Amino acid sequence: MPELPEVEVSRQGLLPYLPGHPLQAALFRVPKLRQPLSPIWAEEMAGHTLQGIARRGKYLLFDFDSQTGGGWLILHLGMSGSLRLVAPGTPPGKHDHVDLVFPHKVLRLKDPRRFGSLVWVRGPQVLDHPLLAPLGIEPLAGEFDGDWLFQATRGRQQPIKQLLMDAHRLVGVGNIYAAESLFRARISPLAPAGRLSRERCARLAAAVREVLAESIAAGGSSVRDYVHSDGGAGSFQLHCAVYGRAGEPCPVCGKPVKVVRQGGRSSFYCPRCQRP
DNA sequence: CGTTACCCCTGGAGGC
DNA sequence: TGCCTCCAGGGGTAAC
Repeated sequence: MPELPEVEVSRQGLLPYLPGHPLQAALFRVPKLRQPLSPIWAEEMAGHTLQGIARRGKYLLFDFDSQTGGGWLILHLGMSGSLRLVAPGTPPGKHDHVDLVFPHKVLRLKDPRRFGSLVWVRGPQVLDHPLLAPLGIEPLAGEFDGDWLFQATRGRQQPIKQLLMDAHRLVGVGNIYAAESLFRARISPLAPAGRLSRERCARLAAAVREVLAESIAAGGSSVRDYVHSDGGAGSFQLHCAVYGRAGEPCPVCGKPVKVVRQGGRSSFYCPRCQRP
């Protein structure tokens, strides 16, 4: 479910409710997600006040008094994770694996596939954690533009879609938004990255930023519903032009959308509009 | 160093 | 109705 827009919308949805409140308890109902969930973490976290929620790529970073003796809770939603705010005492449903209990609200993590990550890091530093340190640049920050993309692709024969999705270069662009960005930029996902012109790199970088920003904006308008309702990410998702639409007509030219496998993932594109 | 294969899991869709 | 296969928005690690 979650790509960068969903993670950012979740963050924005939590901000009005959680920072400033003390954590009463952390409940782990499964022994592990991607990593083991240590009961010691729950002990160390309890009693600390949430000072803020940051985001790095698709990771949410919960600041529990990190500068004054506490630490950071790193959360990644994986493929199927979602967050909800529920009233204290609400019984957990299936796959509700983690609760962060505040006095007025419970932040509940549901993750059927358990591909999510939850890690507690003591102390003030978090960005140097092994999960975060190797991450590439943020697509919505100033550093990411056509010039950056042009430089990053020089000498690379890797297909552009796979480079876009490489979190060690650029964070936050997953399978859906890679497909939609490439469609908007009229570039084939199969195009060798190093052969893209400066102009096409500029077009693609702009498309990535537009697609992500539009999706966040669309979600932002229904943020309250998102974290308070059934938590179904995707309800606010960008309307897809090509993703998941194999065989359907391209919205621009009408030619059927094609699907190919790249790096084990499905790539959807219009063979007429999107050129190598 | 670059690229691929596999793995972690559950659930939904579709074929038979 | 059941059983089977395939697929799914991610990413870390090992192997070539």
